[in-house]
Amino acid sequence: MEYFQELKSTKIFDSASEFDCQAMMFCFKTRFKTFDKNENIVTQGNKIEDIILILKGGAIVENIDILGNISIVMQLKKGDVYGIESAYAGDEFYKDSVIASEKCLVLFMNKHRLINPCENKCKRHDAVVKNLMRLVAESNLKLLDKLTHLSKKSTREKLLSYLGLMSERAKSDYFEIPFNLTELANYLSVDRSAMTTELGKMKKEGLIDYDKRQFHIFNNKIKY
Amino acid sequence: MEYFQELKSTKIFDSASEFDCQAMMFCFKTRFKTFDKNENIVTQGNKIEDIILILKGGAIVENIDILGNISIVMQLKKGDVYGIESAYAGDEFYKDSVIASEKCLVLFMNKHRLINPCENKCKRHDAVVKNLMRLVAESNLKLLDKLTHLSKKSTREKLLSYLGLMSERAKSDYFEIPFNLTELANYLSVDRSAMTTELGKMKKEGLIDYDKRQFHIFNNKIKY
DNA sequence: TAAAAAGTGTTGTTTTTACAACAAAAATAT
DNA sequence: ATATTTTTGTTGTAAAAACAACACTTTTTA
Repeated sequence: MEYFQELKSTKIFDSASEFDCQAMMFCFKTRFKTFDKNENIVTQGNKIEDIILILKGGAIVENIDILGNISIVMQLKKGDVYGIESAYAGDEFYKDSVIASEKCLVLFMNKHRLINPCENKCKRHDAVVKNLMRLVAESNLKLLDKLTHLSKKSTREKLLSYLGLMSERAKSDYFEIPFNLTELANYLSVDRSAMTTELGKMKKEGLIDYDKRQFHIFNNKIKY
Repeated sequence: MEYFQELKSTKIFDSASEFDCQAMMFCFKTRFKTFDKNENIVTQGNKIEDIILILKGGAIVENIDILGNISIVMQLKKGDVYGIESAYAGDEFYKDSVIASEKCLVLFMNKHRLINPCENKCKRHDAVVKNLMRLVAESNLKLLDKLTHLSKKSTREKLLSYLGLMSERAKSDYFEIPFNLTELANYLSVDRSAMTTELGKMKKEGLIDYDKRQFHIFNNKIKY
């Protein structure tokens, strides 16, 4: 079966057998399609027919609001799914456009077949739904974390909220962050240079120490 | 059956029959419990055994970070569920505490029974899972909206992002928001008085008009 | 209906941030 | 190894926000 290797290594098909994958491909009325860089995979405002799964390459999710402002909602990479929340929430139209940021291979799965109970009794359908649920649940938790940081008013508070969480996750005062500083500023929605300045101050005040992505937070020095 | 009226009016049990509810109560190993104001329903750091559903009253979800800062993550009201994302994401411990903000009635449902396929073949188990998925999906979309607003840097941009979306939803330049101004400032994480000032400026500049919760946005006047 | 509470609008001051422009260091590509 | 690009650090200035304090209005409660 074509693309079986790509399929089984995704979180949602999660090591399913080739036979089971084949059955699901039929059940979900899937089709594979490749896109070149900058091609639209999904177009904002179009009717939601499919949930998409990125099998190779990457894409960005872009939204245009009523005022015409374009914003990047998120990035999709291998294994990521788009459209599942809207599908379950009962939305009729795609909220965003998905645009290939490089050459990529995409699996389209029929929305109705996916979210409704399987009539074909295809063995792993339930497992896929559970995997999807986990994906959405994880996404939810990530968004909540980000919201916690962004709802702080000052850059310093945002940084401490983020670094504190990272430290907590690492169960250590020493930890590495998954961003470079430019990306971190972007993630926290603050000006990069202002953030660097603030990090510098915090270092000088002895609250934190850092080098590149390596951080050391002096939790004891941070007043409650 | 006790509390059947409360159960069937929730989104997750969604008009299930009394018989089906009864079966699910057994299947999910549920128990009902009432709490007085300020009592802990769930305690941060404790092992996740149950998913909770608020049947009467309301509660707040509160988080204490590693630095000791307490923040209100969200509010729960009748019909709301807590713990489902963490359960599906495989977390072991509750991320937050849930505290009754008034006298309330809570349903505890066993996490494992709920998220794993039903062995009792109880008729509506799948439907409940689908309803849960819709809940989580909707929550996801709400969080994404809020993030869109919060990631704008200025108060004006935050307001326009929010009001623009509300207008889009209402399919009209005239719409009513579900917050009073104090709540809106809180939602957008900006200072209330600064927000009022900004709203005043925008009104003076002819971008918007408003009275209490009634807004009129002049989309044509907003430059792209 | 009176009193209390909640919500809204305004102002001035202080603090913080965004922004722009640039320099230097580090990483990557050729 | 050298050139190019990316990342990081610094500064000054202008703009914006937070904060605090208060007056006024509306809504809720007793």
